[in-house]
Amino acid sequence: MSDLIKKASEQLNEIIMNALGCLVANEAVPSVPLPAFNIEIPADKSHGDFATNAAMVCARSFKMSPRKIAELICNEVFLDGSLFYKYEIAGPGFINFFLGKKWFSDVVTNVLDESDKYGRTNLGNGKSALVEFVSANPTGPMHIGNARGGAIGDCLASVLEWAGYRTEREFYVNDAGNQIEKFGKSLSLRYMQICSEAGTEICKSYSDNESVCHAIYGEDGNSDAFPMPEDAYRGVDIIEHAKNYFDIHGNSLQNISEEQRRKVLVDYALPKNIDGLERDLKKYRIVYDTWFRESKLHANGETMRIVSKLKETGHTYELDGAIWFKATDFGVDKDFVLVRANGIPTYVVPDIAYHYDKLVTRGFDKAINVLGADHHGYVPRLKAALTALGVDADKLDVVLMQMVRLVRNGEVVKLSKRSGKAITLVTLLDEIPIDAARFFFNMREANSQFEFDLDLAVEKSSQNPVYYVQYAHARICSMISNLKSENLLPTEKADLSLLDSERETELIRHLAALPTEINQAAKFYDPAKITKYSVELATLFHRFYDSCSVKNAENAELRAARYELCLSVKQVLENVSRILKIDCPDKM
RNA sequence: GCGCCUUUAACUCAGCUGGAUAGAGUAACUGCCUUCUAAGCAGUAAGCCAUUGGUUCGAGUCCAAUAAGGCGCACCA
Repeated sequence: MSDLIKKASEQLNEIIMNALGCLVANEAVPSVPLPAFNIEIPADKSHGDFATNAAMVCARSFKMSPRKIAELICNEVFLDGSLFYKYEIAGPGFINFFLGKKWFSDVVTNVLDESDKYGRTNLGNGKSALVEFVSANPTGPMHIGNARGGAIGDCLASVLEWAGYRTEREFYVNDAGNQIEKFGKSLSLRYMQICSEAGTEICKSYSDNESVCHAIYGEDGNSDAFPMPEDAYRGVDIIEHAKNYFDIHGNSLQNISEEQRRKVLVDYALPKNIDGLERDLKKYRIVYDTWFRESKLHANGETMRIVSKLKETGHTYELDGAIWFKATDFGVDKDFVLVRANGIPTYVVPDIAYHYDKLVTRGFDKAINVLGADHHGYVPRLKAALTALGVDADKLDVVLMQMVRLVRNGEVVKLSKRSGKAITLVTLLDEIPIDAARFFFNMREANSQFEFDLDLAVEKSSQNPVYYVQYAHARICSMISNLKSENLLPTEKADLSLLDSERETELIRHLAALPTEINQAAKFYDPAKITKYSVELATLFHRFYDSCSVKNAENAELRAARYELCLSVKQVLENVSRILKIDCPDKM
């Protein structure tokens, strides 16, 4: 749980505060409120390991030049016994500080001591966080957007775990409401088509079910022989369900009421779909703590209870027979309908009930939803309703994802939901390795449009960042086994202060940055920081590898030190891979 | 029409909430394997940070306006 960057930065802060305090006490500077200053890590290493702008921010209040103030501060800076060995005044008035050797050896020791826990922080302080992601409609297969949401949500949950939150993963199953009605309607239509004369003909002319289903599907799921209305699901999966039911039970549903037929078919197909979601996501290495069903909210009366509660708050009214929520009272641009004139609540009500359940009933400190950007307008509405219910809506955070564009052969792959020919999660994973999918979807910040290069993801070469990172790990493993077979494995604790070349120190600095990086990723809900970190770590390792031989080090002491450095890099690569849930192969 | 997001190298994107000479990866070009994995490394070239104003010691970063693109604005989910 130690973060040596934080430790150094805090120590430096204290040193500077003390120096400023002395200046004020000695009346070397005017006694005015001190402006806030920063301690930052310069991009350019020749500017030190840390730098402060203290002298510059004080320029105005002290009515002195930044460089003059910097000199005064430096007169009161004492580095004896600190982690730093040197400071200098540079540029417009920065004071740069350089870390001593001990800090660098401490980093390596620290990684090896904390091993598979290195990188964990207590930013979350044990607070509970519920990450809801994917929550795909159970009426059909998952699409490419769900694939992105899955990778981001799952890694975000890992990141939060590592940042000290008690984290749970949840899938919200929309197993009730309008889309289930639509599902039933579509199944029933397809079933009746299969039972029809034309359907029987098709069934006879093909031996396998797949061909039958595709024949009925036709070009766009709406052929002349088997038409489907605009408001029905046309996908092949619907036909498959109907056909499978037909194969088992024949045309027994043909002559019962439409309502009954729909119910039977939904009861048959829905559990299969939900199991399918679970199975496919598991293949994608996503395992949920909870599958929360919308139907539960209806069954226990929670949905209608929410309506009554909102009525009690006085923020509802009736218009044209419907019950409206006065969202405008909470700064939302438009009011919205809670209960339609036909008495059926709109989708928002169970959603409100669901989030009420998360934050109040189950009492999570944070609820985080990973949603497609097309839902952004809905977020303020949900928050408004929660606020009306007395819930602290700031506990709900939404990560919006922009759309994914698939690119193959340099061209955008057109996606059409309606035709049912969209690329599904399953077909994507058939095409590209799981590691690549998980890694690629986490390479970009959620809120940026994302181009997924299918050719690159299957590429087993240097161009593929996943392999680049994994290759670093494999190289270390191979190096270790080489040392072992040549009896060169160091037996004693190394003197890590020997690691002082630029290649070595830049690598160590990056090892030290993991806790900071995890905190940043958790704070901004941005797991892409972790993939970037891992690529950077691999880069620095490859550079080190190229110029600092372990086996052929100048002497045994240096070999031992480098060996330990490699072990720590290996450890960090493994920890990062665990967060991303990608493999760390020993050989490639 | 209103709201949200985006705009940085030829392409895909970073830029640590305002710091020093704006960075990676691809693609292009040049080098480096009798020595721990060349799935690697080093180097060259590539920029009006969309435009215009403002805020201050200092702006890719903050504010305003404009332009282009994406997405929302249902008694659909």
